[in-house]
Amino acid sequence: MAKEAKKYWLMKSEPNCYSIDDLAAEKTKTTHWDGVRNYQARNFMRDDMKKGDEVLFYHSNAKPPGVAGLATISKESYPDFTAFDPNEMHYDPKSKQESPTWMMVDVKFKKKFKRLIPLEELRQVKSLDGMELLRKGSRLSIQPVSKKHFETIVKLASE
DNA sequence: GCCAACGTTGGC
DNA sequence: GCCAACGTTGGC
Repeated sequence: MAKEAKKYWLMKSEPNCYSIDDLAAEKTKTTHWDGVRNYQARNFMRDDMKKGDEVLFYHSNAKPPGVAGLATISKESYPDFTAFDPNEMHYDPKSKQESPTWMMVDVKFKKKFKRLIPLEELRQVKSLDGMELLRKGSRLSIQPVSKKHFETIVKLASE
C-alpha cells in the first residue's frame, strides 16, 4: 500500500474562544477539535484528515481575521464526546454513543507566525485565486487547501 | 421533495 | 451592530 500524500487544511477558530496561543499553551501542545456541527466539515475530518497532515490555523471573527500559524493533525477522527453531554454548549441529542453523528480530530501546535497574515492581504495575492477561504460567502470552518496555496501562505509568513 | 422561516457564521 | 450568504428545520 502506497503511503498517501500529505494533505493541507485550514481550520478556523475564534481567538476570543480558542486562539493559537491557547493551543501553544496546552501542556501537550495538543487539543481535540470539538464542537464542529457542520456535515461538510465533519466529513473532511472523518474521511480525509490523516495523521501528519498540515493545518493553517485561522483566526475568524477577529480584528483582523487571518492566518495565525501552523499545526498538524496528531490523531485521526474519533467521536466528539461533547455532543453527548447536555451541559456542553454543542450538545446534540441526535448524536448517540453507539452511532455518533459528530467527529473530531486532535490538532498539535507547530508554530505561530511572526505576524498574522490578514485575510485582506490574502485577497491581494494573485496566486491564491480560487482558494476556498477567499470565496465570497465562504463559511466552512474546515477546508482543504492546495499544496501550492499552503506554501504560498507559509512563504508570506516568513517574509 | 419543495421552500419559507429561522438560525448561524463571520466579514465589515 | 449590520447583514449577506449559507445550512437546517419543518409544514405541506
